[in-house]
Amino acid sequence: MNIREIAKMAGVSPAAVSRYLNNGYISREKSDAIKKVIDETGYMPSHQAQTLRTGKTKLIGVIIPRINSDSISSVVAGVSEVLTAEGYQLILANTDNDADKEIDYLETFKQTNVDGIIHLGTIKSAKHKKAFKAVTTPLVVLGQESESASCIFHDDYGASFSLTDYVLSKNHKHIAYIGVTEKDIAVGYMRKQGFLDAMEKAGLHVPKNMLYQGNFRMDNGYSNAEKILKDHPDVDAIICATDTIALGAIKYLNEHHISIPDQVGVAGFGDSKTSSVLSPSLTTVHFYYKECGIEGAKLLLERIQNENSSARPSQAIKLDYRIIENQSI
Amino acid sequence: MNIREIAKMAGVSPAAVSRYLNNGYISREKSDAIKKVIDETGYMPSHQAQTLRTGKTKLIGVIIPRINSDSISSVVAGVSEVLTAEGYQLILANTDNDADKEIDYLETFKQTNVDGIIHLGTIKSAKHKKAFKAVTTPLVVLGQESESASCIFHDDYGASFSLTDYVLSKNHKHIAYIGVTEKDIAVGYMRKQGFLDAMEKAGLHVPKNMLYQGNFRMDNGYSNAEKILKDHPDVDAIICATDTIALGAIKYLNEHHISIPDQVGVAGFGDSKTSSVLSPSLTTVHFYYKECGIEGAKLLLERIQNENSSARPSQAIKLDYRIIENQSI
DNA sequence: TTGTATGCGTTATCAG
DNA sequence: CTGATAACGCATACAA
Repeated sequence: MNIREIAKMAGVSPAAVSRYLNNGYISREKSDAIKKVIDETGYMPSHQAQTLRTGKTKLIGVIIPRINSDSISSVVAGVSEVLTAEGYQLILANTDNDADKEIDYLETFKQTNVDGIIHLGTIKSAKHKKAFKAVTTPLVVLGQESESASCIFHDDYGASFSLTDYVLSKNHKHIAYIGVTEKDIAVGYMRKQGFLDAMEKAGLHVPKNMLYQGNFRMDNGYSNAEKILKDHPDVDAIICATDTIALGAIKYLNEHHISIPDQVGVAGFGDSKTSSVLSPSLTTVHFYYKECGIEGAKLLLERIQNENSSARPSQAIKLDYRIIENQSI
Repeated sequence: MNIREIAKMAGVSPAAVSRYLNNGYISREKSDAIKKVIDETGYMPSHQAQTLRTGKTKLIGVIIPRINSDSISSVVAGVSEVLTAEGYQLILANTDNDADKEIDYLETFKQTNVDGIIHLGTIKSAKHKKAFKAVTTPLVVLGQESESASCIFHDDYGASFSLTDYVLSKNHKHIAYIGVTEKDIAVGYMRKQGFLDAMEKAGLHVPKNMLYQGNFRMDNGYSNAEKILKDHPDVDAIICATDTIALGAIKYLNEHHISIPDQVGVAGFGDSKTSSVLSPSLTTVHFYYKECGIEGAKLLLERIQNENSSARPSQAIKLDYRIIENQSI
């Protein structure tokens, strides 16, 4: 069933049908005839042919480091909400934390000719910067500051600084930190730096051996909590770069009957669903993940629509945060 | 940069380049010349034109009720793993638990001409059955038994029966149940029925007012736990249709200093990441979500490749489960 | 307002 | 093995 058959059935030209479907530059009479035929046949124009002709795919590529994460799925939910309402479809590219795959997907998207790309940023290597700079498709980076593209990110540094301040105010002084690779600027570097600077400001020196590091999973928190308690029996709080890591630390503490927060306090980042369920509930930081997705999608739409405008100053938007004062500190 | 330019530069015909890219039915000499030009120019054939010509989009539509869920994202991770390895891309369609949107997306996918559809099933209305029966695209249903399509699902009934048996064996006798709508056959009906039958077998009658119901979120568990304790002060265990619901119940119990499992035991389904972190850890059921995604994707691939074979007996595969005996019971 | 004709970039057919 | 050519289904410039 194609546009020509419809045209024949309605007694008009294919161009008329096309116009009916698009601009609507057509007389009432023919319009009615076409409508009737389309209703009867259930005809739908071939997306593929439209795409070849117009160069627009109505497809948006979304690159994410993993799918199974509270924060990431919230961002994607926000993105999805805005873009599907505008008739776009999302192609999900899951890199499984393999940074090289990001570049592969970028290539794939170039070929698929997506109309825009949303990139949930993680690490930034030189290779990445180069690859992303070479992209001509409208691109918005989420969760990381980027100088080469429009981006929306969280105030990771400020959040970490405030959270540390809060922990200190609750009379924890020997604080260990479990982070992730600093190649992840937002989660790895900024959160660690906020912690260090807040400690510094309080006149507390943090020795290097109070800083631990690992992956994004629970076992990072679990195994490093074990190390921390072995290395530093006097530790009275652990700040973890994510709630998931904090969950691992809590698991270790629970299993070894170390009471939270009396013996050791724990704090995380992300305000995951779970944090409020735990007993004691987890002190954490709320970031506006869904809003990040929503705003990112709007920004992308704007860039797609003004693609012709040669002047394209990329925007950078920093989102706020909120400390969730629960019982684990 | 298109195939004709490449052909001209390599001194061959467009057809030769096309063959080079596909069957490779070409002489060594020309092949080398073409390879050289392609390497130099970085030419990539237009996916859109290929798609128009061949009718294959290399796109798979994935319909899910929500993205922000442990179990669903695990299934999608499995699907993604298999299909991206085969050069397919996933279009994610998030219905936000709006069953009508499933039908809309089905329509959209028809238009986008996806090569296959994965449907994480939820409820089955007559309208749904009709819509899904009318689909000619290869389709695999995951998480629900389906008579009209190939499907992979979990043994929800058996799991619930076993779990209830286990709870009973731990000397809980006054057990309340918090479920979800029975329109969701797998999670709503089967799990409830397994519970009821196991109770029956133990000679315990379950009065209707021990059966509660709500949505898929934590607040269902929270508010119904409250009701349960008001209505039935003698209750000594609550079985919840999902871990998320169980988390809500636990939250209520913790907040009201009702000890788990001494006063009230709690059990869930899904073996979510969180379940092992809680203290006491949550007794639950492990389902093979990722495996479900992997097997589902393989099944879909098979159906896509044998699309011509007129005989297409749809398969139904029931997956196993495993009771996770933790401390909350 | 309408219809004709052309081309988007590729692949399949068919004759060499 | 190779190349010319005709589709795939649509949207648009242009002529009417």
